[in-house]
Amino acid sequence: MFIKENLSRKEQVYLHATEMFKDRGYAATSMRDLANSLGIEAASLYSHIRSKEELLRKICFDIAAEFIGGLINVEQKDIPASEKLRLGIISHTKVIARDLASAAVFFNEYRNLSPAYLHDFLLLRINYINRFKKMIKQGIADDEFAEVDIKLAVMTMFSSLNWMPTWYNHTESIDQEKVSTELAQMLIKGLKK
Amino acid sequence: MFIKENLSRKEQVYLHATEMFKDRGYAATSMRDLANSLGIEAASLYSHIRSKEELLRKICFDIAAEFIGGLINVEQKDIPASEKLRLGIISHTKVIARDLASAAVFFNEYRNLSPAYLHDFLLLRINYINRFKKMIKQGIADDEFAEVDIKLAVMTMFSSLNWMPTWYNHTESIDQEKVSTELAQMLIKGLKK
DNA sequence: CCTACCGATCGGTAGG
DNA sequence: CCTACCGATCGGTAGG
Repeated sequence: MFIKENLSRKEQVYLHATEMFKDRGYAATSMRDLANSLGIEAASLYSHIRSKEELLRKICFDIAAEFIGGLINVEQKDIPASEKLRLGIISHTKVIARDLASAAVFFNEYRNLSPAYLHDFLLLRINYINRFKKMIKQGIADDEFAEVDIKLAVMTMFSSLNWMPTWYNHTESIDQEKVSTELAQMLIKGLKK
Repeated sequence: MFIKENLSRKEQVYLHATEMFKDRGYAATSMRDLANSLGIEAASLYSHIRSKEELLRKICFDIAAEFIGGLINVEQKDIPASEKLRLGIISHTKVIARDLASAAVFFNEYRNLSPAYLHDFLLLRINYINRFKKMIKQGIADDEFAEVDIKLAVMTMFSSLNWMPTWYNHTESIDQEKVSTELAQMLIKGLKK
């Protein structure tokens, strides 16, 4: 990875750490690897951060906050359930597309958090999922959606969205706006009666 | 994990390794952890296996073979593209459901393979994906499916399927047959015109 | 399957 | 930001 000149050293550390955790996994990335990618010694990292886990923690909880923040905006609107779900999906994909590497770490590396933080993380996640479940339930109650299994539906939806960082590439043909809208459309069509 | 008495020691080693790689990740699972779960010393593992990576390799490539084998059966049938895709999805989910832990390792831990094996693995995977892409293309050409972006469609599909091991639980309410058919139905409905 | 190890590498600290 | 380390742990081997 190249080093961006306009970032503080601490920001550079986070940027490189996120990219490396995504590519190799948290456990398989050593602090020496990380230091090396920045052209410094491993010991020097500790004048910018407290520990390796601090890196993971910040990446995971910052993205969690973005997901929740985006959803709150959508929930307040007075619109049909299917439309709410569509906007919820778009909000979710936008958070992912804005920072693919952090999202990938969020989805795949959170289990490396120490028990106390892992606990908090899982609570945030279950809360977020439940709010999507609520939208789908509402859609079924209002006769907009077919009588699908709620858990299956919401998990299918999140699966489609959360695997995005592993295949979506900013430089490629499909642009982010199109991915968001097509994905939302395809998933909602799958739920409709 | 409990130890099943009717399995050979080698099979027990693989069973425990698969479960632990799934839960903690390959890099975060030490051979001492693995030995401990079997009630033996780490050094004793090496009378059953050659190396840690051999475990990962066998898990990943065995599942790859199952995926490909299942698809070949479907491809030979003379049926419409949408039906072929439906059976392809069902075959895929059945491989996953038959061994959730191995499938999870296949999807999330393959990147820990050493370069030479990683290369072969990625070739198998791209080949498999391309065969699904072909079915979707055929469906569009035959006017069965809407003019979706092929890459987006196939990635959405695999995402939905491949995240299954992380949320599907054999002991739970939804049975495997229902998951397979509902999932296939939802995804294909999302593609239709 | 065990004891007794091996060299390498890990995350991190002290002190400048 | 560096040099010089620390104790702990890693995957794995020798020899029984």
